[in-house]
Amino acid sequence: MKHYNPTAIEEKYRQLWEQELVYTPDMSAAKKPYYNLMMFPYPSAEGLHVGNMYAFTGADVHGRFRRQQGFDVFEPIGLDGFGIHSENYAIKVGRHPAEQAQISEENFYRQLGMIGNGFAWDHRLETYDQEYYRWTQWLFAEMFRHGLAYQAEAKVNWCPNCKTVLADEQVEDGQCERCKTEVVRREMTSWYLKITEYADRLLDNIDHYEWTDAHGEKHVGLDWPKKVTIAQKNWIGRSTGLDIDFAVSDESPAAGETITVWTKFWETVFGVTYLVLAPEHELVEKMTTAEQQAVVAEYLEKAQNKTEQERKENREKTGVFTGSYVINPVNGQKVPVWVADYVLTDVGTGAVMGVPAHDSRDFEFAKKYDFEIIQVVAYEDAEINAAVAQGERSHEGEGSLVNSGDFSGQDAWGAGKQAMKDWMIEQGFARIRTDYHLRDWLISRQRYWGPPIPMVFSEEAAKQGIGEVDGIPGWFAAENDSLPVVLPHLDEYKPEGDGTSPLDNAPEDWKKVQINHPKFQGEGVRETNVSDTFLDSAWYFLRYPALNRADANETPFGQVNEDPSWFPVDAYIGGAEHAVLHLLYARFITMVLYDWGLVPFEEPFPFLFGHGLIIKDGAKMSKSRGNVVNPDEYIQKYGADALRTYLMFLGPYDQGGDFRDSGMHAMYKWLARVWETVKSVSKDAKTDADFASQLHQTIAANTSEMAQLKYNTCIARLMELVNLWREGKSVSPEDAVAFLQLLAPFAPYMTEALYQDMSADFDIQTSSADGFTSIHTSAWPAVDESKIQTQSVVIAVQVNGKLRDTMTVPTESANDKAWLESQARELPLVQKYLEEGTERKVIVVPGKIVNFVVA
RNA sequence: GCCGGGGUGGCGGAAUUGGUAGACGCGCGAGACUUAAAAUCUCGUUCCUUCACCGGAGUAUGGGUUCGAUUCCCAUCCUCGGCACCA
Repeated sequence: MKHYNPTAIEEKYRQLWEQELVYTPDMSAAKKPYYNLMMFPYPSAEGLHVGNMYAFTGADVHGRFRRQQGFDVFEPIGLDGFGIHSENYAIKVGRHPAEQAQISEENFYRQLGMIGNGFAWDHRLETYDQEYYRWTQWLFAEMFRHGLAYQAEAKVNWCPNCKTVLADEQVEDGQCERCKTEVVRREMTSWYLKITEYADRLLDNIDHYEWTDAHGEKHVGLDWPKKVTIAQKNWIGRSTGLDIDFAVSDESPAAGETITVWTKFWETVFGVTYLVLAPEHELVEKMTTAEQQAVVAEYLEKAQNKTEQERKENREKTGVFTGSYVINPVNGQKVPVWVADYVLTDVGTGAVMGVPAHDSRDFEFAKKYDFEIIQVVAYEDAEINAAVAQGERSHEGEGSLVNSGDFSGQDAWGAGKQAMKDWMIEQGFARIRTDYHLRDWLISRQRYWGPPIPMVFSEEAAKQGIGEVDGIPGWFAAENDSLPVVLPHLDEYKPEGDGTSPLDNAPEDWKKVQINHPKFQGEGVRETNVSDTFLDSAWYFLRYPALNRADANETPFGQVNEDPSWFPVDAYIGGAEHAVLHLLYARFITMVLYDWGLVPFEEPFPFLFGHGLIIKDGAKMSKSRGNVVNPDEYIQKYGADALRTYLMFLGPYDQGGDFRDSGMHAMYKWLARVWETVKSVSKDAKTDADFASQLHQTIAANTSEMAQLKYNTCIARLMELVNLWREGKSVSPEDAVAFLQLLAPFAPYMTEALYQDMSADFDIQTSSADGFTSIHTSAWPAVDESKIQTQSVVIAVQVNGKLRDTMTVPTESANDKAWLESQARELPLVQKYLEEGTERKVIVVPGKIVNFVVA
């Protein structure tokens, strides 16, 4: 083919690659297995958008680079097609989710085929496939049997639009992560997974996990983007404080009870002038005196009806007096107990000690309701100290204790804090306790399109106090051989919004089950909630290698404990928006499986790369803005290679960038130019020395930067090389091939076509036995140091640090300081300055610069 | 409020451990080819001054360290992202 014609070559090589199994590693005999994984898409729209393509291309470029480096790269793809996003889309277009899934599946795979990724096509999975979700259900059942799944009635986040409950992680800014609807609090019974039991390990592994990468290099701590690890650390939110007991005073109706507060700032305990309980605190009712009954009841009612939004918007603190008092254990002071909704049940103990002098919220509350303000830390800054002393402001900071009994005079954050802690613990009214922000994972969804939670409930067994797991009467998990619990086809699948589940309308023969457990035999009814989509995706990477194995139906995972092992995932590439969702859940599930002895590693993704976001014309892509880029159009017009290369060029891969049609078009032109240039190579050509030099410098630089996924500069360097080439340099077919090999990860189709043509024209390639060797399995070029020209070096000549001239010197002289100085001195542009001023000093950096310091 | 990225030409973005700022690309300008346009090719393109050379300024702002700072330190401003009444 004479001219670059992407349409023709892309179709041809897509078929040939598939036929020749170029991207299908031998799963059971690979010598250097490399699991290159990208976050699988959820089909919740017409098709892939350019953001997906950006993610997948960058991941694929990495896989191709590793493949050329000799690794057996396994790059699977699938669809996260179960779940609320796909269901909502189906509702929107008015199709049944199962029907829409088939349509989406076909379309997504068609598009995924076009983008030129080296996918292992025979290892596809879809989370709604029964062969997949039977194992999702198995996982839930096993978690139940191991005491890691439980049911509880609690205030939960309810999305009125999606008509289901959500996990804490799926609430952003008080809004539903999917549909941005205001979330409301609602009391419901739901299933939870005990992720909190793993809080410490999830946190500690981030910095301390020991692992070895595919190159045999040892690492301590996850190799993850910093922002993602910080987000996880904050989300887990471990902090150590003190539980301090305040006894309820004798006059109170709750006399004899104790209220425990949790605080990190126990050194201010002598400054406590009141206590506040969260409205949901268990002792609120008991603490309320007869006179305060009406006021408190009204307040609780109001607090309960506040939405998240109202709580956010109206930050002014309100509260009411319970009528009761408690005794401050450190000094015997009697302090009033109030109820206020600025205290949250989920944090600490749901009860807070009020220290208005040293906490801004307490200060605000104290000013409003006129509590005493006692300074217990004195500050060096006189102005601040005076203001705090006069009750004009609060302050938190290092200082010395005052008004604090025997501790007065000591450091507030040093020895004094330590001593006070020891004393309180010794006295028996305080204990060290670690508090976490992380809550258990709420997994129930009152929706249709998901795996039914594989649980069966028997009223009869519950009455008798019998359950499969002690302490959870009435509940039995589906036996392994009865899985999957198939999601029945329902014509009426839409959520009701009243807290019931669409599966409540399933046929009786689906709902009624015979329980056949050693502990209990009899009738039961199925749980009708389905599980959260994020459970589907929390383990999918473990399933890919198992597909196509003879034992795929007997075991959820493949080659976890076998040789070669494809685990853990060598490179995981995806968006950072999953920091506290998918990436946390997947770690949790993997740790659980590790504890059960089913996988030999605790961390699924030791290396994670977070790609940036593609925007269009300076703004985030959205339908309402009308700036959504559909990759299909561009592939049709310019070919997948041009789109891929352009996407990788428009900015650093971890930062994303701005998509522009003009840049897209320019990249197409560049590839066409590359085509012409490579085609112009003649058989007997020898490579000019300066081109060879730059080629090998490019190989060296790109080998290092490809490994760091710095794609934009790699492409820039290839452009420079082509620019030099087009100045009329002579290039040998072998060196032209080396160039193509460097470009191959970005433009797989075009480089393959040129490589095959050159192979035929010049016979420069050793054919494999079956007659086809792809450029993508050819070796990444090696650097030949001897080709890099080092005869001369350019030395910068400065006067007072300002560049005045440069000189080209032979390399062997570049380290001769005295010679460099004398040469520089001869330069007319330098002499001018030397004559004008007084020379003070000369700095010579061998091989770099000569700098004259002149007064 | 706290934590984390960032602020470099008209634009997207380059610059090993402090050592020639602006690679590469877009856009723009001029030219070649063409009856003309498109496409393609060539040259130029940080700003100011200049016919040109030379020169001056310049990496958000102000200061500091240094022979030399986009890079290190201090302060300030702006911006994007995460978390947030976390006791």
